Amino acid sequence: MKSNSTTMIPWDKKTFIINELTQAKEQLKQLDMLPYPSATTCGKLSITKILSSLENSISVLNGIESEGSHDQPQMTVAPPLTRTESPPRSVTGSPRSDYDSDLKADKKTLPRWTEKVRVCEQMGLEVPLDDGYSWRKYGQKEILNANHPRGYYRCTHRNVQGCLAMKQVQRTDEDPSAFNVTYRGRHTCIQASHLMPGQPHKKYDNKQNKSKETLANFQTSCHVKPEDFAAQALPGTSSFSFPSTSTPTPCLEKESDNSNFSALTPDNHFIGSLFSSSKPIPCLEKESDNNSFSSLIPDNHFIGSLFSSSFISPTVSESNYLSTYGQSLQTLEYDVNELISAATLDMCSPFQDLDLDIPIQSSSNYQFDIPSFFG
DNA sequence: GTTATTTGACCCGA
DNA sequence: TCGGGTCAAATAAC
Repeated sequence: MKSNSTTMIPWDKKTFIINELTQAKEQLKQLDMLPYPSATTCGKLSITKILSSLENSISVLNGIESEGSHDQPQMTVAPPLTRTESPPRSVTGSPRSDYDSDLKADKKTLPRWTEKVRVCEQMGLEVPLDDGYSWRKYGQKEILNANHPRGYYRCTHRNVQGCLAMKQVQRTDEDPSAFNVTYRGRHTCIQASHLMPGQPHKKYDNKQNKSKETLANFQTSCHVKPEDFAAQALPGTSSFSFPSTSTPTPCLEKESDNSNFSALTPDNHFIGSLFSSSKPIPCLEKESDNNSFSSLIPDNHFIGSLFSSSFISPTVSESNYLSTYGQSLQTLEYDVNELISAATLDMCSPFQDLDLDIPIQSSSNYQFDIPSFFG
C-alpha cells in the first residue's frame, strides 16, 4: 500500500509546475473566451471546471511555497477525514478478532468523499455503472426524507485482502438519473490487475465486445494530432469524427468542484470511451463534494487532477486514465503535455502505475501514435 | 456448490 | 428515542 500521508516535491520542480499550471490556465482562459456551438456546451463547462482545478492547484502549490523549508517543502495530501461512522461490532458485542479490531481502528480514519454520478436514462441503468472496482452489496436502508433507499457496498476483496473501501449509493430525489455515491476508504486490494488493458472486467465481458471493435477500428485507422482535437472543439472548423461503429458510445461527463472533463465528439459521444477496453461507459456525471481531493491526490497524483475526476484512487481503472489522457490531448496541447511529461518523470505517475508507455512529446506537431500506445 | 443479493434485526451515536 | 450503518440468515443467481 502506498503512502498517502505526505509528499515531497523538489523546489525547482514545484516552481516549474506552478509556471506550467499558470500557462495552462491562461490557455484555457483563452479557449473559454471562444464561443461554443450548442453541442459542446459540456466542453465549455468542462473548461470552466478545469480552470477552477488549475487555480486551486496553483493556490495550493503557492501555499506550500509560503510555508516551511524551500529546500524540501512538504505537501500534505491526506484527504479530509470525517468520523461519522460507528465501528463494526459483532452481534454479541464482543470483539470478533484482532483483525476486526484493526478494521475498527482503521475505519475511524478512512477518507470520505462524495461523487455525483449521472447515468443516461436511455441506458436503462438502475444503478450507476461499475466504477472499475468490485463491490459487494451488504445492505440497503430506507433513508428518512429520501425517496430512494441507500445501498451499502464494500470491496469484494475485503475479507481476502483486508481492503476497507466502501461506498454508499443513493439515487437523488431531484434527479432520478443521478446518484450520490459516497466513498469511504481507498482500495488497498489488488484490483489493478483486473483493470489492466486487455483484461476486461468479467461482469462486462459481453458488453465489451463492441467496445473492443471500436477500439480496434480506432487503433488501425487513427493518427490523432492535438490540433485535430482542438479543431473539432472550436467553432468554424470541420468536425472531427472517429471511425464509424455500430455501438453508439454514450457520453460521459465527470464533474467535480475542481475539475471537469467532457470530451465529446460532435454527436456527444465520449472520446475517452474509445480508449477504454474494459466496458461501455454510460453518460456519467461525477461531482465531488470534496475540494481537496481534486487538487491533491495522494501518492503524488495531484497532477492527475487536471485530467480526471475529483479522485483518482491508486488503482483507478484504465478507462479513467486512458480516457482522461485522450482528453488532455484534446484540450490542453503543448503546454500541458509538457507539464505532464515533467510531472510524470519525477512523480509517481498514474501512467507509471499502469505501466503504460505513453509517448508525450513537447512538440506542436506531436502525433498521438495510437498503435504504439496500445501496442 | 459457490457467490452475490436481499432484508429484517441489531447496534450505536446524536 | 430515532435514524443511519452493519450484520447475517435466507434467497437468488450463476
